[in-house]
Amino acid sequence: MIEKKRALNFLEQIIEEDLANGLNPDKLRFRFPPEPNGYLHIGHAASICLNFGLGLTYDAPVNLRFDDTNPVKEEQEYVDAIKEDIKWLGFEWDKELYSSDYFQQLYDWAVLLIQKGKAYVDDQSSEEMARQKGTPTRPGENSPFRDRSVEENLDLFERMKNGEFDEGTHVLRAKIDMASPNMLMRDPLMYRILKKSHHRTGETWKIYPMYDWTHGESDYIEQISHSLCTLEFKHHRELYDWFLDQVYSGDDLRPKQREFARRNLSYTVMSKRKLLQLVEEGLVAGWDDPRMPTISGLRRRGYTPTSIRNFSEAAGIAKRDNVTDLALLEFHIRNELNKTAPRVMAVLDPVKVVITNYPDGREEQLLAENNPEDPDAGSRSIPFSREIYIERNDFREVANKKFFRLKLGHEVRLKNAYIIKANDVVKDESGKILEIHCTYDEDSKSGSGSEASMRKVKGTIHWVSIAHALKAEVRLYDRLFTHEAPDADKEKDFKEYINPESLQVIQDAYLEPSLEKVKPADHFQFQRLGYFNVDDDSRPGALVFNRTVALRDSWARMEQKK
RNA sequence: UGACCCAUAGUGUAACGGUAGCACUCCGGUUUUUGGUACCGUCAGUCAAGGUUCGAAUCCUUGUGGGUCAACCA
Repeated sequence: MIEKKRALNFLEQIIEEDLANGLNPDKLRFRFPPEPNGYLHIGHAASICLNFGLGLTYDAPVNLRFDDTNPVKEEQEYVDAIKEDIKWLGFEWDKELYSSDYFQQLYDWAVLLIQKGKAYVDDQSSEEMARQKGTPTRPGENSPFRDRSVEENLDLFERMKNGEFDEGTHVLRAKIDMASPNMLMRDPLMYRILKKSHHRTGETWKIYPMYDWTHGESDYIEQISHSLCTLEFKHHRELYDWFLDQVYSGDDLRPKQREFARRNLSYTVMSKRKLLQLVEEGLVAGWDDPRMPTISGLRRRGYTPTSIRNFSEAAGIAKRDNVTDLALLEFHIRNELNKTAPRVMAVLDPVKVVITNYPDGREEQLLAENNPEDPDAGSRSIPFSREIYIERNDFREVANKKFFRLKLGHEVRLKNAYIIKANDVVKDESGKILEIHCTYDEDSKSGSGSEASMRKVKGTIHWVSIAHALKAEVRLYDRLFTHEAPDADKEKDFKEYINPESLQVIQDAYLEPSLEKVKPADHFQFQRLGYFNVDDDSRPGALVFNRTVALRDSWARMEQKK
């Protein structure tokens, strides 16, 4: 049992209760059961963190079980991607298992059910069966095949298995209760004929078990103590238990299904179908587009495993529908990167500054701290010269006292360098500023200890030396949707809320030269701008950066309020 | 015209019959060679009405609101 150092979520409370009622802690076992038909997203991450987190908390094994009962939709590619994502999140599964491993056992048990008169073969079409099923408010009626003899059922089921019938001609159904208020109990399908090649069992099987028949029995085979799934499976629990009743021996562990609310995130969609739509319609570049809420998208965007795990922990787990604020995820990545990401200088929207009293041709190396939050991060040198770039929006010809940046006749500190004063601007015919002419205070060099270097100047801005700068591509990402719950409105298509400015590509950003040898997935803070990581598309000499998340920006907020 | 689930600051979650707390967001301030970080502070909540009880966010009833269920998907 866990000592009460933090509040337990309701699932942990259930486990504690089971333990208190005599469940042997060694019997605790969990599982994460994805269907390999798509990529994992942040919602899955919540489930992964929950199940593997319980494993860690209780020192219990957690199986990775691929729920691969539908060969029509499942592929090895997804199996591989899912495994990679879980490993990347930093979790280790006990056993890698597949529902398809249990096809024979499931078949044998189905035969048992037939023998007990609890299952029958139905020859009707799906339409006919749907008609007989009734509605939530009206009971269903029995199938004309419901009372077939055991012998006939056995024979037909075996022939289904042998591939003697076409798809759609026969199914095996559990004989439960066509009048049950729970639609799932109205003689649910256990098997359908599918003459498709399975990614693991190949052509061996012509019939495939349905989810409900498979899931609980798989939990039972694996002796999963707590089978945790999302709320929409609540109604399945009755059937889960019914199927278990048919095979439960009475003297081993009986799995227990419990349900929790899936994790939703604001400003995105989470359904596989909708994510697939975004990919297929080319609205994003792929499953790992940095705007996607997929694990692979978040990874490419620059999110770290720790930030995602901390987010999951902070968001918690409960039974009510929710839309968690994207700001919470952003908080956790900033929080981590603030401590770990080296600071560098990059200018994304350059304007040229000429320091007129700095000798032409001279250059010097200045010392820059790599991370003020990490004393062990050390320092590096950066080149300074007469001509530099600064951000265009860090200069105004005239501005009020609130503008802590460069303006005509006023001083500003160049980060890690000198204090400069703007004297003049050069413009083109249209009035666009081409150059800002400044003078520098030679005695104000950062870290020199001189009186001038200690002067308090209100603003400090970043810069790069033009002669030494690396040119790079920078991709600025923003939320994919403008609405916090894009799929909440049933009248509107979620794609209407796509943010047209979710990606802005800057072809000619300028970086300090220390970044020459960066590798994909390296993280940096571009000072005063945000956290950026090196994209997979990046090559030596053709660097590509993604903005993971911007820094908090109280200046931008002030400006916006005006 | 059913069954089941859910309802606590803007958001997400605690409190398990005994002082409604935490985090994020927002807002204000201090420090700062990042308008970042750190630190301090403010605002803000038990869906409603009854009932049980010395005492109710918690238990009961009713109502209201939201969600789920009628795939040979999982």
